[in-house]
Amino acid sequence: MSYTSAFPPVYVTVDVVLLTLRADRLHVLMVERGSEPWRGWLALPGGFVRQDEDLPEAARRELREETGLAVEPVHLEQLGTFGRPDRDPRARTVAVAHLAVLPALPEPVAGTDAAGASWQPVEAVLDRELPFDHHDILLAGVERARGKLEYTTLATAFAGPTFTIAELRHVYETVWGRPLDPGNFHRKVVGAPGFVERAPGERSSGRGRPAAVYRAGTATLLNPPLWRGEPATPPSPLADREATP
Amino acid sequence: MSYTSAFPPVYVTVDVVLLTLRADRLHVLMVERGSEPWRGWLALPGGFVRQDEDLPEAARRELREETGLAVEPVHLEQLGTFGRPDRDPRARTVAVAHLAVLPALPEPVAGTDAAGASWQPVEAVLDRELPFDHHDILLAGVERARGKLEYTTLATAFAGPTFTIAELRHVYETVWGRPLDPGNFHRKVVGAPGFVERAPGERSSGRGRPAAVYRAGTATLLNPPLWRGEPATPPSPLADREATP
DNA sequence: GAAATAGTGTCTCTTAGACAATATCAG
DNA sequence: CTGATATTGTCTAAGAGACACTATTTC
Repeated sequence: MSYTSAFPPVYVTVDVVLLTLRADRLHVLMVERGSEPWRGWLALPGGFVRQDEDLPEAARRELREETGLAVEPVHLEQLGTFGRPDRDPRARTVAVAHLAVLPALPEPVAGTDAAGASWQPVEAVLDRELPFDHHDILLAGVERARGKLEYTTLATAFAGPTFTIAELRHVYETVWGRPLDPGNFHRKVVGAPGFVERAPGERSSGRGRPAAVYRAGTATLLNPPLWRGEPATPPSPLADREATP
Repeated sequence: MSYTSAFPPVYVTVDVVLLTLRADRLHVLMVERGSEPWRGWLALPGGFVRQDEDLPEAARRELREETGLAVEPVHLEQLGTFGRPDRDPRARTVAVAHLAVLPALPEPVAGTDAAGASWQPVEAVLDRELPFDHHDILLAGVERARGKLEYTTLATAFAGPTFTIAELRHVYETVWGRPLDPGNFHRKVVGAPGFVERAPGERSSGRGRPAAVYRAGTATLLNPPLWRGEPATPPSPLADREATP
């Protein structure tokens, strides 16, 4: 193995599936492409890796640049690398896809770069055609998130810095698209060591008894998982299981 | 985003962690590097991706070329992509690491390319210094394999085309480094839908009652998993959980 | 008080793991 | 028969999920 022209260089990009919860639905951050091919189409944010940049670093930078997001994602992990030779008509490219998760932001995103960035409902986006292999990547991201709720504390990344148990349950119910028993959920979450810890104060959702406030604990892996197989209920359009603690 | 010199191309390699079981120990296929840097060191097999090659395809080709293996790996999945800017002193490279699993081969490998390929015990290799970030990659591969035994049928990839339940149990015991209860294991494996199916015949290990022969079933995910948390026994040097069905 | 949500108790059924009991083979 | 391994049974404790019940708030 040597660095001759026999081994053509490749353009390496970093693409990001940034998920969040808005209005009780799972949303993904999309940008409108400003150049050919696929000009004008909604696409996942991403761009080329720079010479002296690590992969996660590049992912964070792209999120900042292309979406004008000031906040750092609470969760960022590598999703997988997509390199079909025909994925980009212009040149041989390899995309290192990442999954990022953020709590719901008060306001839509102010795009600073190219065309603007916007939050889109995941289900709607998955129903469309997407540029390149972004459909595969988005699907992988959503499935990864769905799977990791089960056996990691990823759900807290969707919630704000503090949250009630009901809010956390809402995360699960929204991402999984299935209602959970409030009583059993409460007991399990509070009982799972390191998942959540009490924060001072209480919070009321308007009606009903105010709930205790929690923040994310130090654990990252849930052992045993919250739920293993789904307890025979409605089927979700996507499923399966992925990981990386 | 455009293809100008502002975005320098990168050399993309595919590296493979090929695991197998030999003599009751987990082994990994290593090659001896024939060129600088790290000439003469044991390294993971791998090489540059070609222009019109998909990633898994490249991984398979590298295994063939660099190790002279005639057989296709029973299991091949992407492990992750390693791209620290300083991982290769010669140029910016990004390595797409793969995990492959093969049943024990009757004979050591006949290297055809470069220096020779050889099976090395994983524990021993992890105790050494390795070229580039191959230590990280190997570690990720072993942890992924350990984790996936729990909730996928990966173990059958370590066994031959047919196997007894005890042989399959040996896979778990060796990879996890911990003894399992034969009775409970038998019941669970046979009871897990799609994990294994009867093959004709019986097989004797010399002593004792001959065992029924099985082959891999059609399932790929085990739901529920064989074991969740470890039942409080000796700690293994590596742990954690990874995935991709 | 009525309605709503938070949090706790209780019950039943399944499963995990420990370990005992058979079954079937080689000397 | 003895020893070894395969396979099946049995027992006990823990956990899951269903669901009833209490607590605390708004209207």
